Amino acid sequence: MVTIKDVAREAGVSVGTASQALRESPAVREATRHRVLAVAKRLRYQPSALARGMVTRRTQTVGLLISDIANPFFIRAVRAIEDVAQGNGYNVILCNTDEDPVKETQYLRVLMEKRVDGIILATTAGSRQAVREVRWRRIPLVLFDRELAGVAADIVKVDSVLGGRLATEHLLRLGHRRIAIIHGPVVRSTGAERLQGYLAALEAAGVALVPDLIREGNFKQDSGRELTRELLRVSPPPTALFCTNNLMTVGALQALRERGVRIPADLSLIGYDDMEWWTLTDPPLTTIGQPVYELGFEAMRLLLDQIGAKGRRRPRRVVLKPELLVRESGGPPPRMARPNTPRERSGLLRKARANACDT
Amino acid sequence: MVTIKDVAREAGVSVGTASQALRESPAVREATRHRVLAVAKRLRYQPSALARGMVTRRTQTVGLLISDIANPFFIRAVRAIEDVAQGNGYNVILCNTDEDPVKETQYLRVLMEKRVDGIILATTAGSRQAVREVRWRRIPLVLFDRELAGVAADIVKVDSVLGGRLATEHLLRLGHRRIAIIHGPVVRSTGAERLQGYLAALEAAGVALVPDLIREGNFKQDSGRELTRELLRVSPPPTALFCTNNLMTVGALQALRERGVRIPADLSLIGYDDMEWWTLTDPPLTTIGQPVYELGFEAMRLLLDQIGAKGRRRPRRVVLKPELLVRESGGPPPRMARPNTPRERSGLLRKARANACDT
DNA sequence: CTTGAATATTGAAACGTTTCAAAAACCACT
DNA sequence: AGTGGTTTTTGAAACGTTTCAATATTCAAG
Repeated sequence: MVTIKDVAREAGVSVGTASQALRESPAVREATRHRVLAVAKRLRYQPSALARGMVTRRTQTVGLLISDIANPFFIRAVRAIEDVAQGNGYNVILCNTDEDPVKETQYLRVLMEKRVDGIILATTAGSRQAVREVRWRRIPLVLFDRELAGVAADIVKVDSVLGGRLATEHLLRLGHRRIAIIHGPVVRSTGAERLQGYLAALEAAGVALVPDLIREGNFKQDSGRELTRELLRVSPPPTALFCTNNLMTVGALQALRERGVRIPADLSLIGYDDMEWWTLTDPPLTTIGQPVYELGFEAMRLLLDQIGAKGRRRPRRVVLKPELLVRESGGPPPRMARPNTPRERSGLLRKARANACDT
Repeated sequence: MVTIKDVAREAGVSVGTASQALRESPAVREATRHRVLAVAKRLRYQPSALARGMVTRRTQTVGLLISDIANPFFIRAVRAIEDVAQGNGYNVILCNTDEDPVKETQYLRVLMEKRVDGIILATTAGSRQAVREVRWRRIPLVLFDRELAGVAADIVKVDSVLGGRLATEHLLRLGHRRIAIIHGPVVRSTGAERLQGYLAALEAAGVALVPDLIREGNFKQDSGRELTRELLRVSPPPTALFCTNNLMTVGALQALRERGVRIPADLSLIGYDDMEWWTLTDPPLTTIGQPVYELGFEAMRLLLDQIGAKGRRRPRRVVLKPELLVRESGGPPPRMARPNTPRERSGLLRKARANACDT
């Protein structure tokens, strides 16, 4: 392996000078610089980022932890993050945590050992200790998409309470009263917030809650399918279903199709996250769209900002707005739908509110 | 930043011993090891992977270059690669080349500087020089999905000639004779091979080629949409369309929908790459499925194998098989379709064969 | 020529590990 | 107490850069 020493020797200068010359420092004479560069090229010299990193304490590398890159929601964000990183001379180490706090913790440790310049984290909310450690070491950190109570750090997210409300209000406007929801884990801020939006909308409309129509999934496809099957067995069945993330929506769609439920004739469906191909489904799906690319974009900008900052700044929050994308999976409730019987409000609302950090 | 020196001092041992103790070497006494570990923990010591990398010449990091992570085809593979990497103690640096040879070349340089232990590359075929350099430095390399003529390296790919043939034969069996194809860039081995399969199938069936029905796209969505529009203007129009990757298929679907073309009544469509949600489109799409996860899995296995190998091995090839997934977007041609007029065979077949490396 | 300032180059420390030959400590036997 | 053999520990080199005070060189002006 040819090192800067070899280059220096061959060019007849000291190592210090060679280093300066290679990094275009103005302190070396034009002629010298040329000589060094020529030698470097001839020898196919390639600096070691490891050695450089030791001295400069910069690695030009950032870590990105998300639950699953195979989730279309994250992909666009990852793409944005990589774009911005690349544009600013950074590389991205990609880590799939699979919603597993243990994996998340391990990854965080490895990233710290690799001395990454910063970390973007879509936390599972189960690794608070490890995240605190990151903060303790003053490693730039941006929380992505999800809050982490008790950790003061920059965060970029979408207002999920609003998302939940938009979806629910849309269904209410269409005349639905028996609106089912498959929400995500309430320990995840996104899960809690969307549920909160749903509850708030119903409350505002004076529609009583039906605990049977409120189901907690895990943001994965299977749970969408399974819970939809369960919901179809409720009597009387819901006239509308609000599915709070993309994967669970796919699952729901599968279950509905398998039962021959017509959308929106028999049941109105509203999903979450916009995907290009949801205009191609049968029927095209009404959903809550999130500005995913911007989300990633902002996250990386914030991280770069932290990396460049002198001291400690006070944490910043970027909260983007979701929007309702009306297509064809929502319609008026079927005629035979009967108003539901009022019941005791469940403890869910309180629980959701407790977990959803204010936006 | 607390270093191993601090730990050693605090534990009352030499740096060498501390190092041994931390890495569980059997050469240190149990008692000593305990002491060191305790101190390390108390001091929140965290080894520097940079320093270690310098000495051991290993970084436990690999580079992954693909054209676009937002392409669902790559995602599953990325996921597989990350899974295997993670299971073996490696991290993955993700690089989007956007089918741009310049970006590809830059990324390769950076990865080499970062001293990654290996590289997985879905090449744009425009960076031969840079790839040669990787080989020259004896950096483990696995080509992914695409051949690179003139570079002897491990490769993992799918037999795309077969894929092209399967699709075309399926359409022929359904009775189609005017079969259009939107193929990818023939400089990309995948582009060339699928076209080659198409041509071979037609030839075997004795169906004359119609140059007007053969269009070269760029594997991106826009080109699928645009070229489909063009194809619909050909007179007489094709009765079937073979779209050779996922994104172009989405584009085609959009164009067909916008023109109100009924599938498969007016035109049969066959796509490439299987996506979960293609069972949910209207109609469910017949496609050529590729074993994407395995593809990524094998790529990483091969890379690990190279990393672990002593000397230079002779390059290995892993060629997986695609399969035809019959759903509902293919049917018999509409009655009014007229047999096409035989014409001179274009030079395309020759060109495709030249670029497609043997499988 | 000198001189003083400006410019260019050098040399060594520092970054934080691992590795390994050499030294030290320990142990069981005479 | 001495011996020889094990087991532990030490200390220093090596990994490949950057950085910066110190030194050397160049240059313009007197």
